[in-house]
Amino acid sequence: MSQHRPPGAPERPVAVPALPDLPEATVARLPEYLRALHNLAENGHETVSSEWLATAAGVNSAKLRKDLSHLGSYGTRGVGYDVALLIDQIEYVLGLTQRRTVALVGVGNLGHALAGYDGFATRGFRIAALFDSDPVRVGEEINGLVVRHVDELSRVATEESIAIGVIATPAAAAQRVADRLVAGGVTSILNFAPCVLTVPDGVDVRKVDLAVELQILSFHEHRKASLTALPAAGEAPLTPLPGSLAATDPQEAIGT
Amino acid sequence: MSQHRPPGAPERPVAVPALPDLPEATVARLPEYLRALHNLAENGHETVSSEWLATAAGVNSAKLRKDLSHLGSYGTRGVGYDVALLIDQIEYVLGLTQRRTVALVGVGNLGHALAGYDGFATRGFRIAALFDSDPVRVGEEINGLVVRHVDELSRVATEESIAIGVIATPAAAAQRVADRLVAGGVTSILNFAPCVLTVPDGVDVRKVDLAVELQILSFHEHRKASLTALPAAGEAPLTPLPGSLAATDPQEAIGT
DNA sequence: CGCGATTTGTGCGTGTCTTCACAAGCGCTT
DNA sequence: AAGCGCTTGTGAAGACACGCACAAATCGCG
Repeated sequence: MSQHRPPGAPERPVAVPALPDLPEATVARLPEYLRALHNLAENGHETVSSEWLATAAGVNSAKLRKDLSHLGSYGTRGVGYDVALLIDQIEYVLGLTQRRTVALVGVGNLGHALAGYDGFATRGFRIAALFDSDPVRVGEEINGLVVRHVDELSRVATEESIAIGVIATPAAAAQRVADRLVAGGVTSILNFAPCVLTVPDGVDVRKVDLAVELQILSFHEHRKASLTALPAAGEAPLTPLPGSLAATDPQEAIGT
Repeated sequence: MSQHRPPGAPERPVAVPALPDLPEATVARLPEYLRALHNLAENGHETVSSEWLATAAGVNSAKLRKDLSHLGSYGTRGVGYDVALLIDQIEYVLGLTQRRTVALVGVGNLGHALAGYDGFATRGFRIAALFDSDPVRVGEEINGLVVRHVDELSRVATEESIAIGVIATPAAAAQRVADRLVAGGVTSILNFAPCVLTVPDGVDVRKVDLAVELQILSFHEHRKASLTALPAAGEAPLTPLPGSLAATDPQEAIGT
């Protein structure tokens, strides 16, 4: 993990105390709070109560307060939180005060969509390079960026100080791509390929698998169906399901 | 199927036991085990030890055993797990024995990619209908499916017994789409729009926000940078940070 | 038939996350 | 200035998840 932060660009050298080590669960929620706060700011709100912000972010208000308390107290009792201040705080903690460059590898079906997804740019990330191994795709221009061959990956990643690599290749290619990203100094990887990546210590990998999400939902569908099929049998079923008419699930198949 | 296990009576070994309520964390890992198992099956393996399967899935072996024990014991001590049997078990528990139909709403940048993503079909999900509100997109054919207008959503969802709705619209439209899905009897929603959905009890929502993933990675980048920048801040930094290469060593740190 | 090698299943200690409940603090009003 | 209503911040308890370590079970072999 070679830290290739250019020494000439120090981050916010002042104000904020040393970066606290937040619970992982808190970190995962901060972006959600941030999004809700931006909505509030656009609507002209200057302060917000924990109750309000919590519902906007879809969480319990006590949890929200505890989360925010981890970054130092920036609320005013009896009033709430200053929206603008809180935005600054969260953006600082998340490291969004400096725009991070992203390299996207694999410009297939999904990669193409990611390259054109404007949600990245609007939230502080700049896709700086695209890569693919297919010679047909190399050279193609997407959103003003030319697709380069994956052989250049390590070199370009180093040159452009890529902070985050996004892998949108087939599973078979993902590990090789990850190795090249690491070799290029990248220490954060977002993996869309359905496989487990092996990386050195100090490199963070997050995995997003769309089919996995569907499978988790499928489990809950299955469970709900089996609950309605077996009414009370010693165990109290949860709620009587208010509007569960629908008749979506005729009978759950049992065989293979 | 409405049989409930009578106390004392032995379970039918062939018929599947009553659906256990698994810990949520376990459910989230089962798809990963399933993927690894399919890989093993393709390579001709008939049994697998917990150690092997655990590394293939990127988890601790004790955790894997405990997860599997929740679905009833299907391993043989001294030998391991029967790959085919375990696949059947997990697929049953996840409700994948019956193919679930998916409706995809929003055929923009991301939605287009999802419609063409073959990872869904290969893992038991069939996209049965596409919807959009843009009249220009309505009528377009993608992968053999014609995009319908979102006004038809509720009706079609009911008619086609849609099990899962996928929302890939802008945030502003997502809640309206969710309402229509619910009205059409859909009880599971996968939401790609960056907003919180409000749904009745009994409806499950999972959210995937690509920008959030990047922001979480950004936090860790920030933390890593501040650690190397401020070596002595009262806390001892983790490892002395070995050289950047050392490509393949499975001492991996699981990023989740 | 018994023994050793192997691997599962799980009890238990530990740590993390969540939630409740309430004291402390702030501003507004009188 | 004092009181009051409102909201934050947090201690404590409960719920959940994790991983170790070991007993129980199974197979293969002599």
